[in-house]
Amino acid sequence: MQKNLRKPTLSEVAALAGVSEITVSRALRGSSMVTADTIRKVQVAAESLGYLRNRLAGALAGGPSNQVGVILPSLSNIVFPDVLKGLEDRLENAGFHPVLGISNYDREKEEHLIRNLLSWRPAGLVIAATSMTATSRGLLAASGLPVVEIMDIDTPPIDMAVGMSHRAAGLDMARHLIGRGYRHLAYVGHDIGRDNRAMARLQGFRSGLQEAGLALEGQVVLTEPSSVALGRRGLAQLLQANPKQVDLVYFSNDDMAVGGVFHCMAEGISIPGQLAIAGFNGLDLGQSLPRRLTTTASHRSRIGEMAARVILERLNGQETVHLTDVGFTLIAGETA
Amino acid sequence: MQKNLRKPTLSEVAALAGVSEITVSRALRGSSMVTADTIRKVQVAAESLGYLRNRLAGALAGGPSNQVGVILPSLSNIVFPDVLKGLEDRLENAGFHPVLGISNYDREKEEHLIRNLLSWRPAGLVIAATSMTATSRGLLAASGLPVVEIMDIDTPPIDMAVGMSHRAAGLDMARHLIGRGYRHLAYVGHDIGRDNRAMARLQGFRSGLQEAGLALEGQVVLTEPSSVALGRRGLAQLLQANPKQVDLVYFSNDDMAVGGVFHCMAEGISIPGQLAIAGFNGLDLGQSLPRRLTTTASHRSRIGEMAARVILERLNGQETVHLTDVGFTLIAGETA
DNA sequence: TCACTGAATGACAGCGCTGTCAATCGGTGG
DNA sequence: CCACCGATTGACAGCGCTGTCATTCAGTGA
Repeated sequence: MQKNLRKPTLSEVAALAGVSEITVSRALRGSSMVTADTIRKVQVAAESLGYLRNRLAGALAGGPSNQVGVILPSLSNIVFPDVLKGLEDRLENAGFHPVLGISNYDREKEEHLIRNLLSWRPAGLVIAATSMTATSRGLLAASGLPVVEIMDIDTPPIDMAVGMSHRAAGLDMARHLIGRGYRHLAYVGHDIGRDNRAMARLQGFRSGLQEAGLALEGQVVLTEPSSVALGRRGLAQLLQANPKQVDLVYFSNDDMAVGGVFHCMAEGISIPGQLAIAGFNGLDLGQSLPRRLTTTASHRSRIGEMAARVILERLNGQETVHLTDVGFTLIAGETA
Repeated sequence: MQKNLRKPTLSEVAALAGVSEITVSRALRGSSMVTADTIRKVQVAAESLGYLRNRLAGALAGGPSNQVGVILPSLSNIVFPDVLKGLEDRLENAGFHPVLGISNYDREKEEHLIRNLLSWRPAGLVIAATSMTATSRGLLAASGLPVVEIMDIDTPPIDMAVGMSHRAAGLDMARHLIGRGYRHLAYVGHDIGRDNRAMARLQGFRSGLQEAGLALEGQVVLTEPSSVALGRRGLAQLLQANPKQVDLVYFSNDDMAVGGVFHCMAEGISIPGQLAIAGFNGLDLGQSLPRRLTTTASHRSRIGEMAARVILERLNGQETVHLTDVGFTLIAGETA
């Protein structure tokens, strides 16, 4: 592994091909103003030297950047990887790359990431924001770049937003469950105070109960990040504190809900007879349970895809919509 | 969202602070050769202008890059996000960012990604490789950068490798199960021919059987990517073809195995009495089942962390080990 | 034949920053 | 008082590429 292998530059390729640097540049970028013959000559020269374009220099000289900053709060469950997958897929197709930062639901770290990513002069930024600091918002607004806030459309975006209303999803589920006859509802959640979207769902859920003259009859919100194990523990804790009266538990998401299902299996509690369970996300996992989980499908990879799409459109000079609602789909499963 | 907001440059900050550009550069990078007083002046000026360093120019001028290319085959299950999480965490701490590419287990796309990422002149590259093309290997070798191949240490790396032996993990599990008295073993796998590591585990598993004079009594390898639903379907298919005689099924991973468990639950097959089940990965999910899944814990985020570590060490000029085995841990659960 | 045109190519000047080496300056010991 | 020194600061060139304007040249109609 040598260190001193200086990469060949445009001018070396140009010399070998017997043309000027700029012609090489154009030929290699597929400009229409170069003869097919010249292009061939240049390609041969470039290949024989093992030339590799330096995008750093290109971007500095005013060429376009093909990097897109992406800030996500976590990678601990499959939700954000799903989003990232949709995003990467579309970006990659257009020759762009995501540059990643994980904020860990920390506003300060988020601000730090924004600053860092912007300093690479990316073509755009996608952020699944925590509640941003004023400085963060200022940086994004001042950047002049296409900025997409994803997941959430409950608050007005700085530039563009792609997501769904978590409030509406919670409300929708509450109505559905009440329609099914449940009257004694409780909630088990995770990551108290950090996952705003889970909070928004709970808020919507509560409004739904209120509409029907009901209220939550029990609630356990744990501090850890969501996981199957945590859901299992959360339900155990809930049932210990509120024995008997609860007939349905709404979980903050599917991982948690599956944990709840496992708890019931282990304790011999019949679902939905003795206790009904509902989640959120519509993960493969929940739909493969012996009884399909009742939940709300969020269209995660679609969010990523649409985020890529609006950025690319904007870079293309097209007018873009500022708010894209990808919606959600209630899955009436067999657990509630 | 204006387009024409030209970002302030070093020279503007320098003018305002009444010092030279280079002094601003040094002050902002925390060089030791600048007076505390000057640093303060510069910071005030920079802040008042809303100056944001341009790393593109810096890296081109010979400064260090803080980008690390990362190529993963997929984000469809939690395995690679776990790795990415460990990696991002350590990189971020050192001020580095991953630039992501997803190869989708496609050699050509992988080569394309390598070329693209290298053209941004990153500080290093991390790749969870498919079987690379010769050109890919050549590009990496010629890059002169720290290159870490992750997941796998079964084949000699171009530069450095961090991972575990999947062959050994399969072998280990086979021995464990045979020790527990199982004699009629079968396999259910995913993504035939694309997931080399799953194949290596199966190969190791087979050697283990051979040692004991046994052979697989059944095998279903599906073509789709792994998922809980696929595992459930795979087991159904296996049992239909090989009724009765099988007493244990080794699944290609935990997602698949959990699908198998769900199938048994739905069909009233008792675990491990009628049928035992084993997986691979040690996911939270499997460990939260009513009966803890028997599986092999892979240390995924540790792989990411170690990959970041060896890259950072190398960049630091330290000698680095070329092969890091993070090992694995057999989890003797309650399903086998 | 000649001015004219459009296609292909090239010269030039930076993009914004950092490494390298030179300059400055207040103090220090002889 | 002077050569000398370490600590700061600065001048300069150039990283490798691309946008912007020339320039060249073969073909065209008058």
